[in-house]
Amino acid sequence: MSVSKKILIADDEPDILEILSFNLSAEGYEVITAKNGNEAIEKAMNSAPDLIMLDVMMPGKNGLEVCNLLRARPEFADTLIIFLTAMSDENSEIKGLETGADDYITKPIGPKVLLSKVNALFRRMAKEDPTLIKVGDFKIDREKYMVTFRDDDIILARKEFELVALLASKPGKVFLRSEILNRIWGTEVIVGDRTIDVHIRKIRQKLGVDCITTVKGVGYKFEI
Amino acid sequence: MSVSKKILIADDEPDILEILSFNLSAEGYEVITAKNGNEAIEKAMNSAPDLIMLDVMMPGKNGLEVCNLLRARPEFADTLIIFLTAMSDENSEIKGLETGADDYITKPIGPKVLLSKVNALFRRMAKEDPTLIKVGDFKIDREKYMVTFRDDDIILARKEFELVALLASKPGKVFLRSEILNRIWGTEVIVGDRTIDVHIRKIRQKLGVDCITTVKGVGYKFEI
DNA sequence: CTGACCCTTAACAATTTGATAATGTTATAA
DNA sequence: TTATAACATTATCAAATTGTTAAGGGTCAG
Repeated sequence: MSVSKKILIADDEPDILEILSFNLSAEGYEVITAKNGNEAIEKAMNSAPDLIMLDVMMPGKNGLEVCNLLRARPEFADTLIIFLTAMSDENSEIKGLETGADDYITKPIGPKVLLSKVNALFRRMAKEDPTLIKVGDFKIDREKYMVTFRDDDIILARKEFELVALLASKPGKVFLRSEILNRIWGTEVIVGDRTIDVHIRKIRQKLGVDCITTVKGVGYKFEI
Repeated sequence: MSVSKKILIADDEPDILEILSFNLSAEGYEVITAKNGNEAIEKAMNSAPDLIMLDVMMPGKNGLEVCNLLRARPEFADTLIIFLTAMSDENSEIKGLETGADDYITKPIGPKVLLSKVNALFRRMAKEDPTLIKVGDFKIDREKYMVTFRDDDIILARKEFELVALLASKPGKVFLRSEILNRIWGTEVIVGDRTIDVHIRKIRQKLGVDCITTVKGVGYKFEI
């Protein structure tokens, strides 16, 4: 994630709240929770989340009402809203989309499906990454698939390139290992623990400059 | 949008019609609606829309039939056609693409996803190709279907020419294999994995200069 | 009908890549 | 110090990917 995205989850079932929260946090998202409709609105106002997940059935104000109220305000016009619905109730799904939601998720939902849906939504809405990243003497061109260091071309394999591009997309930011795995390998693929290290090593070798810093116990970051 | 694009939407459900219409209008598109297949054809003839969205399941003529009828006319050869399908029915999606649609959308769909899809489709189609491309010592003339290298003519077959023209249209840019397939073969045709390679090989042979670079696991690019 | 050419595919070779195991290194806490 | 967790390094191998060649069917002009 270029910037840590904020996700507000509103559901009256604490279990659901916890599961979703846990999985999304692990992915690197900043999660805020609300136990009912009114709380959701309040927290949405205060924290300006990038994505709001609303349970349709909630005491007090239900998800549809919350969605309507939020959408009425211009500051939430571009906010992504997803409905959480029980599998049985299909009408509410359709209604949800008519109300101005961007997608819906039927409960129960596995963590992988959840993450892939959320990631996909952000990806689709994301303003496309700048094709050219410049960091210090490095130029990273996503379109040309090339890295240059002071006008010298550096040949990187695909995974290596993606890894550099990711780290360099936000110089100084520490990318968690889990975050890297999800962004480059996706949630479906599972690779061993040492895989990232090995790639990092190859990159360090090829770049020749010490610009990738290890933050022990946390992850890696790209620095000049 | 440089010029307001016309979109014709055909669906028998008034709700769907209204939602789509509302969102697309808000984005600045000119929207025309039709409640069934016959009406769709009639309005398509009269208004010459830039994009036609067809519900697959409609009374009278269904979306596939409408698409076939329209595509049979040369004036609709370049018109974008999108199918709207219920999420359940997967076969119709495939059939739709075989029939000559440019994309399909599964209902229900959120407004953001809808808009991003439509915008993306227009963006992709909007890129007008200049007739004459010059790259290094190469000249590529789309009109005359000819490539010259330092005043020497190079005879290329159609597919070869199209491939060169595509790659050379943006020198340095890596074209994904999927991208190449879509732009040269279209979404309807499915060709084997090695087809691109074979063409690339022939081109390399005929050009005699090493100007097409393989980016393994990604695609090809044209470089001087 | 024939030959030339085009497009696609199959089959196999060649190459590159990415993952892992095994082992070494380093920082930190007990 | 010693144990441990976390990362670095290296070599290796299977899998993925592309290159190459030949062959077959299709099309079209003569």
